[in-house]
Amino acid sequence: MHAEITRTAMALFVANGFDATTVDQIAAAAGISRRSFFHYFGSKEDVVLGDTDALGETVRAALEARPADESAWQAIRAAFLVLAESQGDLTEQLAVAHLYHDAPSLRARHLEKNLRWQELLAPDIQRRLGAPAGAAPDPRARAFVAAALACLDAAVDAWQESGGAADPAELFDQAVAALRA
Amino acid sequence: MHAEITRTAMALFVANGFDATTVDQIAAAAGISRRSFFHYFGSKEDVVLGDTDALGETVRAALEARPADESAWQAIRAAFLVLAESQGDLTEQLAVAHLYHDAPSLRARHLEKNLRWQELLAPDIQRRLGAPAGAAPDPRARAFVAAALACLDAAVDAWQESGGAADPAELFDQAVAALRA
DNA sequence: GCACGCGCTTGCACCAAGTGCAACAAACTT
DNA sequence: AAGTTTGTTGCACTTGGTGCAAGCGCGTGC
Repeated sequence: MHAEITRTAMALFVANGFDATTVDQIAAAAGISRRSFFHYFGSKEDVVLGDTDALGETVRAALEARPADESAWQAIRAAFLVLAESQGDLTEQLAVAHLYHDAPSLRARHLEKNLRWQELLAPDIQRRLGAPAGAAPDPRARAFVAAALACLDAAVDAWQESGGAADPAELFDQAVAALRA
Repeated sequence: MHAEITRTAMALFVANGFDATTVDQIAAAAGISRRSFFHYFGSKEDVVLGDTDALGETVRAALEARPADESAWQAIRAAFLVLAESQGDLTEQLAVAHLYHDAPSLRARHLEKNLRWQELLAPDIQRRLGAPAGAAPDPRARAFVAAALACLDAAVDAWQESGGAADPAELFDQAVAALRA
């Protein structure tokens, strides 16, 4: 059911745009009531964003599984690679990335997701930056994770604009190199 | 009038919280109609965020006024310093920063503001990263600006949590150093 | 077979943000 | 004095989102 609604909604989104598609239209097209839609999804944006909390946990687990002596950049790069694997359909991902361009509310939710990921990943990064275990939250770790996510977003964006031709990992590395030069 | 509404609304926000304060309450407290509120502000969030576009233009102007041979990090650091001057009341700034913590919609708008700033500042940074004038938009410049804004946000956040005691510029430098180490 | 409980679905009423439109009043111009 | 602008307002409407309670199918125990 969840998947069925998602499929129906995504078709409408790419056809009419995200903002121009109302929840009533989605519900009607999926053959359910408007109320039931909100039973499955907390908001319209959730259809596109999926379960970002679970994905964030996956990234966190991947990050913490990296060797303890690995540098922060190396570790977070490796952790981000699990995202490439977990994203299934390539053309669908391109469609999602395209929706972001003209849907402010969608971008906003995506950025909020990034904020939650920040809090999730910051503790491990803080350790890798040399802080003792159990130290107070350090703004430098937050800034680091936010910057890494910014590089990731820029890489994904450029990958989408290349139509899937460019290598996301390489784009990410280039972005990171620009910061550190 | 603009300022009058802002004062009234901010008082309600700090008293009841941002989400719990309705536009009707603000309008009633300010002695105007609900419709007139939306004549002055496009949204409830705009009351708190102020005119971010104008502020972004100020930063852009400051950035482009820096010497052409200055490095990207040096130039953007200097440009951000004009923000510290343009923010007037210190205690009010602390109150605003506090509102962010429990108002998701507010955070989201703030992040959208950052996105617009990204587009505003990226061209100049791209030049400073070595791209020829008139080149196609480079994701590295976008990533760079986003990372710089992340450092800025982290610095402001840490400054707010210190109660205004810490030096924002120093916090910013520390965040940048963590990225580049 | 039948009542009972459980979970999913739905309709309904409601709230709050935001927009478009037209009316209205006061001030200002010619 | 007539006309024009400008600010303000009321009203109706759209959309996202929530709370509540009724209904409905369905399997279980008696």
